[in-house]
Amino acid sequence: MTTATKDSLTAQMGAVADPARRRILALLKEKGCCSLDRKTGLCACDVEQRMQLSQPTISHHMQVLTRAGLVLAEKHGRWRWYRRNEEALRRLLNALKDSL
Amino acid sequence: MTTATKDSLTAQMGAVADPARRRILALLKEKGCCSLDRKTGLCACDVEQRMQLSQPTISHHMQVLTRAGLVLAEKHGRWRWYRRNEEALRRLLNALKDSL
DNA sequence: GCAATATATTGACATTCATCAATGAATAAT
DNA sequence: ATTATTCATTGATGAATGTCAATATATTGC
Repeated sequence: MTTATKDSLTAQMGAVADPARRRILALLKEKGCCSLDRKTGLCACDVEQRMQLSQPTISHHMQVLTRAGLVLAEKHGRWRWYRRNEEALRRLLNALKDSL
Repeated sequence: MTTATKDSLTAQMGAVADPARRRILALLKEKGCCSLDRKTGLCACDVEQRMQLSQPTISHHMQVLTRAGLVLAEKHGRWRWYRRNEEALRRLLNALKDSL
């Protein structure tokens, strides 16, 4: 079994194809909702609070989004601060405009 | 188990998330390649000829694309003529621009 | 009717995926 | 140090998915 790595576009499309992850991307647009002293973005616990999903499931979704490069993560104390990678999201839209 | 029907956007995103189906959508852009007397589009056998996939697999992918509304199908004799639904593809891009 | 062609359907299989409970690891507060 | 909190990891499970071989269906041409 050769671990044929998924190409970037496919990984991003796969990430965005799931409704839960689209919902998370939408949540990350809101401002002033983060548990940390940040204008934008959210912590994992903030996301969990707004979704009907368990903590490990949220953690998994955040990892998929981060691995795909659509979300940026920074560790701050015991929290993890997630925010949208607007640049990457824009590039994804442009890639789709071409590839699609 | 309530057959929770996938919403339209999710179905379309799922359809486009697969690289084989993106390739098919690209193939359908070419002109004058159809086995039938059509300027645009392709028959299933034309698609099969250009992909390294079995006939049932192609049939399945065409069904996914058609069910999602991204591809239109017409039966002509024993052939099935597939063409891109440019309108739906445009709507999908716009929906993504908002939802994403 | 019969043979050939184009496509769909069925059944099987391996893989991926979304999800959760349980547990672990790191950090902060006391 | 102990405890509480935030998040990750592990392991399990069921569902969905991509794929194919075999078979069926429909259509055309002879």
